[in-house]
Parts: sequence; C-alpha cells; structure tokens
Amino acid sequence: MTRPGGRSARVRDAVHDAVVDLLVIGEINAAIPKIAEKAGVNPTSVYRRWGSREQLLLDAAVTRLRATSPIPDTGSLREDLLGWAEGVERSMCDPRGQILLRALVATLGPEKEPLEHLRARGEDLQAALDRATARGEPAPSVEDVLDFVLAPLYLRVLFRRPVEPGTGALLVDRLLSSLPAGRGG
Amino acid sequence: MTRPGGRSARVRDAVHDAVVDLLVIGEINAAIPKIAEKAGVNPTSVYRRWGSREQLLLDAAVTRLRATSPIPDTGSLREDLLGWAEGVERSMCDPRGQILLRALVATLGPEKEPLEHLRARGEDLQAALDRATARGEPAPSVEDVLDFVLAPLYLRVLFRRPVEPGTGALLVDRLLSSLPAGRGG
DNA sequence: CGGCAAAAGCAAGCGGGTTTGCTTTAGGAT
DNA sequence: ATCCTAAAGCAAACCCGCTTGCTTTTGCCG
Repeated sequence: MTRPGGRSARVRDAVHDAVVDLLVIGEINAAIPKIAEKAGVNPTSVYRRWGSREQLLLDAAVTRLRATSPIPDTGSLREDLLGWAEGVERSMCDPRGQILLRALVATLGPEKEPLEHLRARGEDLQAALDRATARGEPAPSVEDVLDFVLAPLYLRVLFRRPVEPGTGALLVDRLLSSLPAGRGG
Repeated sequence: MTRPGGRSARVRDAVHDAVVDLLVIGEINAAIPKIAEKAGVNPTSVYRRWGSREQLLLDAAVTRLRATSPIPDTGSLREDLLGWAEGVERSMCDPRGQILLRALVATLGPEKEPLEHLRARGEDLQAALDRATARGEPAPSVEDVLDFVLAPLYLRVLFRRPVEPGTGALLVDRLLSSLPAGRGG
C-alpha cells in the first residue's frame, strides 16, 4: 500500500465493513453502487480500486478472515491445537465468520492456486507441528489436521448444519488419538 | 412436472447443459441471456421458469449432483462405504462435479434448511448404516461419516487442493478403524 | 382428429450497473 | 509551509440485463 494510514485505508475499511454488513443481513446480491452507498463512498472509487464485485468480496473475505483464530504457542501440541480449533469454532459460530467463509468459497474460480488464505494457515500449522516434533511429541501431518479438524467444521458451516459447542475440541481429540494406533490404511 | 417428456424437458436439459458448460470453461459470471443463447433458447423462457440466475444455478447443481455416487447395497458396510466413497471421489475429480459442488455452495444463502441435496444423501447413508446394524456389524453415525469421509473430500475440492487417487478408501478406513469394536490398527 | 392449456418465442421499453474523462481532495515528500 | 501525485469524487453517457404484454408453438387428452 502506498498510503497505509490515510484516506485509502479509511475507504478500504469502510467498504469492507459495508460488504460484511450487507452479507450478514442477507443482501447477498448487493451490487457495487449499493455497497458504496452504505460505505459512504463514491461507486467510482470502488470500481477503480477493485474492478468487480467478485474481487471486492474475495479481498474482504481474505482480509477479514486473516485476523481470526491464530495458532497459540503453549508448549504443548494438544493445547496449541485446542486453542486454534476453539478459535475456528468460535469464528464459525459467528454470522460474520460464516458469511465470509461462504463468500470466500463462492468467489473462488477454477484457478489452480490453493488460495493464499489456506496456504498461510497451512504454514502456521506446519510451524506448530514442527515445534511439537522438536519437543519429541508425536505429531500428525498438516493434511491430517485439515482432514480431521478444519474440514468437518467448515463443512458444517457451508452446508448449514449446526456447530455444537465443543466440536473443535472433539475433533482435535479424534486427531490426536488416531496417532499412536497409526494413521492411514 | 406437467409435461415430463416433451419440450419442457428438452429446454430444461439444454439450459442445464449450457450452465454446466459455461461454468466449466470459466464463465462463472455468465448472465441469463448468455446461458440462453448457448442453450439455443429464448432468454424469456429462462426468466419465466427459473426467475433468477441464482435459482437456475441451484437447480442445475442439485439436479446434476443427484445422479452421482449412489450408495450400493453389498451386504457389507465396508464395501457399501468404499463403493460410495469411490463414487464421490471420482465425481470430485471431474471438473463438472467440482464446479457443480462449488456452485451449490455458492448459491446457498443464509437460509436455515440443511439443503435438500445433503438431506437426501444423509437419508441414504442412514439406510446403509441401519442395514449394517441389523446385520450386527458395528456402525458409525451419519455425522461421523460426513466428518471422516465427505468433509475432507469436499474441502479439497472447494479449496482447490488435489484429490489423490485412493483418498476415499483411505478416509473410509480411518472411519471404520475409529469404531469402538473395530480394529485399532 | 381437433381443441385446450401450458410453455416457449418475440419485441419493445425500462432501469440500473458500469465505464470514462475530468476535477477535487488529501497525504507524503522536499 | 509548499508542491506533487495518488486516490476519491462527480456527472454523463453507454451498455445490457431484466421485465412485460402479446403471439405462436407444442404436446397431452377427449
């Protein structure tokens, strides 16, 4: 960003807020003029900066989801994963988190990149797993963490099934108890 | 349907085909006039029947996904699940299956119904599990099948990660190994 | 075979989303 | 403090997706 703290940043945040607000109240199809109006911004500014509604949605989703559910460093893999999973679970119980995840998936085209958001999250996970390995703890692969914990949580949200409290912890337990017996078939 | 085998059916199929074709070649944002043109149909007919692009996408996705990956009845829960998972895996390797799943998720709004498609699929699963229970085999819950098998497969597709051959079978093995009476290895 | 009704086709008009050239503002640099 | 440029605001025109009243076709049924 050329002017991080100035008017650009204010406009960007205002537009992101407007997008999320409209999505949350069900205005899924709100077009750019409507978003701009809610943001108190000229539609032209939105067109010039983001180009299309799709790009704007993707940018808002990635930006806003990036801040949620970091992976803690507690000295125990179990605690790290539990803290992270709890954060994901909480985010997926929040209408904003739900709608952002949905927008993220919806705007993903047939491109081949695995998506910046998930890639960065995978690197964080890898770091936590490496810490565990360095401590001598048994650790699953990133793939397994995604399969056991993230996929079930995300699928509940994407298909509108309820996320019961404690789901994240349950899934982490499943993952970790699959370790000693050997994973995979 | 009032006229199942006549012109209505032809138009519906042509429009569904056009939708899928356009989605597959990356024309995610194709509007109704474009879809109608590719289908060789008057745009008005599409507006009158489906009302909106969103409804049309949802209808096409649900209709076309309904035919894929039925659950076999082999007399063994393991074989039933393996056959089904293989079908899902194959469907998720096909660009059409991928794009249809994506369209399905994308068009799901904040409504509360768990979605007809997944509900019907859940009932099929429950039937297979009931058969296993009646035979005295240990059986997981539908929830567990979705968590262990469907969620990882769907998430790979939705986030553009590769689906390795044999993933479905691996996931079914994991599920069955986690059962209380099952082998822990 | 012939009528009937549902669905498809047609055409014209409306509305709003998008584009574009220019002006104005504001934040960083000198 | 002043200049300078990137970004926002403005207005007008264009394009196109959508609506609507009507006509035409088609397939089911008596």
